[in-house]
Amino acid sequence: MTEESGKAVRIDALDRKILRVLQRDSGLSLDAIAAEVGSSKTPVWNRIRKMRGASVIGPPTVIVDPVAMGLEACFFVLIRTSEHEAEWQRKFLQTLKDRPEVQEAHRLAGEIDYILKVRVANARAYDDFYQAMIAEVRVFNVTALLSMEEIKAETAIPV
Amino acid sequence: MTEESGKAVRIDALDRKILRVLQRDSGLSLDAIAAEVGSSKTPVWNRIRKMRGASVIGPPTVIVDPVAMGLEACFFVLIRTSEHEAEWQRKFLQTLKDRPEVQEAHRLAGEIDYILKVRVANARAYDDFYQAMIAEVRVFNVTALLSMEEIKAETAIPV
DNA sequence: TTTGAAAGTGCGCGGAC
DNA sequence: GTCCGCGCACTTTCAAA
Repeated sequence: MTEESGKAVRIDALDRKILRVLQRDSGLSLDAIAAEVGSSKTPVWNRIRKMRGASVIGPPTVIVDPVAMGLEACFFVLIRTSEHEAEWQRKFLQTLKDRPEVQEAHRLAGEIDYILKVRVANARAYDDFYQAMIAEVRVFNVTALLSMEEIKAETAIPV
Repeated sequence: MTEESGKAVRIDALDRKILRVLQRDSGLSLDAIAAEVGSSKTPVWNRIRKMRGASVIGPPTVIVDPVAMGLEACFFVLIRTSEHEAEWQRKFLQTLKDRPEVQEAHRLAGEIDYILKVRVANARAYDDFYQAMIAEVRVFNVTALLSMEEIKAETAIPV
């Protein structure tokens, strides 16, 4: 039988060290990781499997430079709505999930209901997105904040 | 001699296919990737090396579930400042880069000068961060938006 | 540019401690 | 639980087309 999945797991200090290394570079060999965290191959490998099974970590991935791919504009979109019915929300969430230019979407506490992070080629492409969105769902107020400079973009979390 | 690094590169349709696969799972074997994009081992490998050399893609990494690590609170912080001297900005940017709880930081166009995405254990931990930040640099106005629900969190960009 | 094959490396899994 | 060592699969290279 394989690993229990989705189970909560205890993460100890060694697990955290391993996660720090993996977040920096998941392409390192088990030996290299083991040396860095002061352990050895098998325990490191078992712990990585354990954390994968518990979905503490996802599959390895690579971060692609958006600018190199021509996505030079980044907007943060603040949304207020007057509609709070379940059906409206379901449709709105589906719209967000279907649109690949929406990199992040959060439902907020307070005056502003939602915030989105949207990555597009240029201002024109953002407007296309905006028009498509308001055509699908009714929103009360939308404010777009244009990023002039990406000061920091960290996928790693402090563990 | 090894690859030219930092050079701008032409990204064609096959490169894009490879990037899509790598963003989903960079742990696949070259054979598996090649099969999926309809090519074969060596060309795929050469293109990956080319894109790594040009920094189109970074090192492989792993996304860690913040909640599993006890980071259950996420804030978007909108900052307005009255200070725009170079020295103030240098210090402010350094503060942001030094703080691991700051996952993203952008300088904005318009009324709001900066937006941060901050991940912490709880509201108390956010206040610690907030107090530490305003102790270091003078800011005019700070609004914190608390995320109630992470609807979407995508590291992959549409290529 | 792609194909195919050859060699070296590292993974993933046995076992013993 | 951690350490050792083997077999196999994989990456990475280098010919040739």
